[in-house]
Amino acid sequence: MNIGKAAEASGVSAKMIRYYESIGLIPEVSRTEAGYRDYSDKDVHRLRFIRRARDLGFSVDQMAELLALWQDRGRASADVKRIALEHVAELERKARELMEMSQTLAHLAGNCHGDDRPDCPIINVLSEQDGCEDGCKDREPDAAGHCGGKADQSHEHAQPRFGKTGIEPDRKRRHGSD
Amino acid sequence: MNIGKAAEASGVSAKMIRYYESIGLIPEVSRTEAGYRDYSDKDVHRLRFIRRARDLGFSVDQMAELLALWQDRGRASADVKRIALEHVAELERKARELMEMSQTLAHLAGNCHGDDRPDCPIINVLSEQDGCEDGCKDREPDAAGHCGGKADQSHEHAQPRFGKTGIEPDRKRRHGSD
DNA sequence: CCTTGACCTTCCAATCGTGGGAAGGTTTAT
DNA sequence: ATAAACCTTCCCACGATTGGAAGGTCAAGG
Repeated sequence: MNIGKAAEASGVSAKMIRYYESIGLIPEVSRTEAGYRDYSDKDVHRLRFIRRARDLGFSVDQMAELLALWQDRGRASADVKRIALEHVAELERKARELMEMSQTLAHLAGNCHGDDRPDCPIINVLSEQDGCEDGCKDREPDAAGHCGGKADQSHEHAQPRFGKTGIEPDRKRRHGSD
Repeated sequence: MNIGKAAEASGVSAKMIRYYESIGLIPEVSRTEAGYRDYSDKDVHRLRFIRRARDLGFSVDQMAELLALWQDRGRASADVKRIALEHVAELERKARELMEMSQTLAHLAGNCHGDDRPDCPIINVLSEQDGCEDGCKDREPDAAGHCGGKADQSHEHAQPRFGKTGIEPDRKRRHGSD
């Protein structure tokens, strides 16, 4: 089976199959005389495993762990469960972070008239001066913000931001054919 | 104020300030004779605006829109609200997606003994053959089952994965005196 | 004055997972 | 024979961010 068929059968694109091979997530498969990759049903099975893990949000590193555990028939289910639960915690953390952002923003939008008047609490909060409570001097680049529009937002300086395992608020995907 | 102070005062790293300038999100500031960037309070105010928007998960493109609206004192609050609500929807969609993954995985983990026995529903689900869930639970690739399944699944990319907000790239990339 | 260290500058690379595309070879069907 | 549809490798792009190298500048202390 060539890479195109394997991609179709597994749901992993040919591009990604080559990529997974290049980073060592999957072994190199045999080649035809012409150099075409040749996939067995077993290989496709592994690719489907990968696709399902990916659909559950596992990273490549985690998938490598899971694949190793999959092939180790004597491994303890506790090992798999540990990885899964760690991942669950991570997914929940990211989801919570997104929900917090969403709620903050929805709250602000809820207080915004949304008509043709310029006053807007969303912009107001974004343009608040840090020391706005005690002074509120020069505040806008041209003229816009009103320091009076304080919605409840306990904004601290901490910015855990999205690290390597972080949230990745967007994932790209130029809308091509989906 | 040099870039280090501006970074400290705004919460945006010097690296990112230069990056934002390079892509045209913020204008080029004046320079000292030695070529050092020199930031005014107004510039720092704009950077803080950017940091807050970023902390709310807005993309660079969205921040550009918000900045434009911020500086347009006559803009309708409806325009700001629209951007905010679109972003809220996007954040919620992503959060839901993560929660779904999390719940699926938590459910599987809940059914996993998590002891030293090898049987594990998490691995089982990942390695399931399409169309032979009932009884076909070979889990190691060595014993790749030929469940007779060429069951074509034209999902091709079942998971919408993370998508873009639909905001056009507009690519103003690198120093392009565009 | 000179040195030192902290700062600044630009440029280049890497991350992560994925897709796009070019240049060239192979297979298959007409 | 020829064209379409594959395959191969290699490079580039994305988003947002960080890291680092090579070199210039500034403020302090000796």
